[in-house]
Amino acid sequence: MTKANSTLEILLPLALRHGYDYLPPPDILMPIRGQIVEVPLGRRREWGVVWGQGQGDVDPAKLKTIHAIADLPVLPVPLCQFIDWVADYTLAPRGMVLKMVFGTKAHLRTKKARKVFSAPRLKPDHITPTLNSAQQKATDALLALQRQQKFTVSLLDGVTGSGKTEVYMEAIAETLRRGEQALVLFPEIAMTTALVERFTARFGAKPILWHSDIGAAERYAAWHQILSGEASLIIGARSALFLPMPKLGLIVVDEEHEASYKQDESVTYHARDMAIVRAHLQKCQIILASATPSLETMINCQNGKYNHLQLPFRFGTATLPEIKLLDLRDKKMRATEFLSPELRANLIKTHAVGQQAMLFLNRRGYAPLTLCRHCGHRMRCQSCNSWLTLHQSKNKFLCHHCGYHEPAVTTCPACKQEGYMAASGPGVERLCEEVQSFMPAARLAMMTSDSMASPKAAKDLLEKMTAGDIDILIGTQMMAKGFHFPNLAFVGVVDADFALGGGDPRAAERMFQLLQQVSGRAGRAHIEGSVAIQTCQPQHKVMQALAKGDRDMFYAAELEERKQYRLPPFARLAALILSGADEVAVEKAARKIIAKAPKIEGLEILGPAPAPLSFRRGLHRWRILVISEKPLSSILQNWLSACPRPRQIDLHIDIDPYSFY
DNA sequence: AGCACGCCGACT
DNA sequence: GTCGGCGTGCTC
Repeated sequence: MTKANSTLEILLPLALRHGYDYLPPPDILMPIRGQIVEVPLGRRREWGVVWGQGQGDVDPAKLKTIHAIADLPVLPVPLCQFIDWVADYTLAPRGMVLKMVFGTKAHLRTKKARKVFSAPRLKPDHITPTLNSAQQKATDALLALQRQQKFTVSLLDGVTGSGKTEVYMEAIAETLRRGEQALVLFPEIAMTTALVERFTARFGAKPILWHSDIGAAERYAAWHQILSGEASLIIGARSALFLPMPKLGLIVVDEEHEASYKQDESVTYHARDMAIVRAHLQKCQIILASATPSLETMINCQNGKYNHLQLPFRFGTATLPEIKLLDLRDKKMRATEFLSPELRANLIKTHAVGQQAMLFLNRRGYAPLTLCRHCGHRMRCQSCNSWLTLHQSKNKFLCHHCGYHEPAVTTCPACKQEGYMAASGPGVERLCEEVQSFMPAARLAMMTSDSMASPKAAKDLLEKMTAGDIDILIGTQMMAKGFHFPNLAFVGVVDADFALGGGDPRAAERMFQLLQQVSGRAGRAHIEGSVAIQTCQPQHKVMQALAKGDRDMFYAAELEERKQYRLPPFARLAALILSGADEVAVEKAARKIIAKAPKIEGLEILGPAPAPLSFRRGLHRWRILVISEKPLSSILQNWLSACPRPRQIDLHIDIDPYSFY
């Protein structure tokens, strides 16, 4: 008979809700919680973490003994609590969250050969920055909070170019002085050489970088430096939030409003929200920075939960651009043209005085739809219910939802008629063509995820733009990200209506943030900037707030609407997505779940219905939306555990969904 | 995540 | 006859 408490629960980095029970190693000291150990599993060995006492309900004959204790520091207690918290909140198996902490098995495998790495020491006072009065005031507030050594949330709210980075760098400096670790999260970090250089210049040595493009050797070294506490400053994408930082003293989430902080695959978590939880468990300060804060963050400032620190002015002499709305409804434009006479005139004028312009359209490729004017056939994806986008630069039709592509054709695949295939709607490639038609001498370049795919291509493009070798940059939201082009005077938004009116409760907010960010590209140095926005809905609150430069007006109106319709941040959402190859089976599984829905006051269930993208990557998808006043995790846990479903049907639980495809 | 087990098609 | 495809299920 095994005593219930003589075993240890070992959490393994596998898709398991709980750890497995193991006997402690015979002749070694009893391992403690957070200790990394190697255990036998089946006929292999696996690294895991001591999670606590064993359950004690396992057949003693099955019990195996811990094989070895890793020669590594113990995972910090607040990190173990964080793993539990994230798993409970997202309904992900605990083991999958641990897997994110481990990063890759390679970090643990080569235990004997593990080299000793030493991280360069960062100097908190390498340079003494010059701050303006608003920056100094915000810095003083952050430093005062940082010295309290407790959980506090601050929003660093400042327009593009107001110098937020310099301010939070001072909070980082204070963290370094105390010998603690600072973590800075960015939404996209792949092309941030300029950013790393700023940190290196400020602290006299390179910070640790953490994102998906980091090579195995560098990643391995970084992980061990972080766990040993040697690495003091970590700059990373959302996955860096799960790094084992034993001396974590500060978290910064830059561009906190960015939707790319939400992970939709595997464990679905929002890195900004989880960062706040980690700071809470760690009892440390967290700083959110943005020029266009999320509504969630704004309401927490309004009700006093967060410290609201504002940087109202642009650094130096730069001013904010004037924004003008161009009502597309009174323009008589051809179906093959997308730039109104006013927008064209603006481009020509800007070019004539030797300044740069930018055209923003959130559509990659040449045209979002190609159809046959003879038989009406439309080019569509075989694995998704979506149109194929024509990419002229690649001479291909591409599906933007899966990897599917096929060669571009001029003969209709359905009726075999030649010369009837017609592009419908604009893409950035088509805009290039249009601009070139009336400005043949202008030098154009495209900036999209396609043209920024390789770091070298991205660097070349940015250098050309900064050097003035490009007159007009035409691109997608890729352009909205904090690039600084000193000679950029005019920004044209080709279609500001693209996302409004869908089923996404955050569509207006996202649109406002995106257009504000795009607009912020104009007039960043000594040039006065201007912005023109083409829209069919000039009365929409997003457009009105942009034109008036009145951010508060937008937030107030949007908050009122969210409150009225019980949407976030006034209610909690969860999306249950069922998918499978057999459409009938998917629907059946969805209806089974609905049949077992709990009756709880304040809990609203919408659906089941085919998901907005009801067929994707060869799988049929049905969706159930859950809206609740109370936290959803435990409700869903109880509800769904009573809903068995066939193996062929996948259930994806998305807590706080941001994607409504 | 591995790794075995198991139940059907084509090969030394 | 058996080699091997990958669906299904288990690992304390």
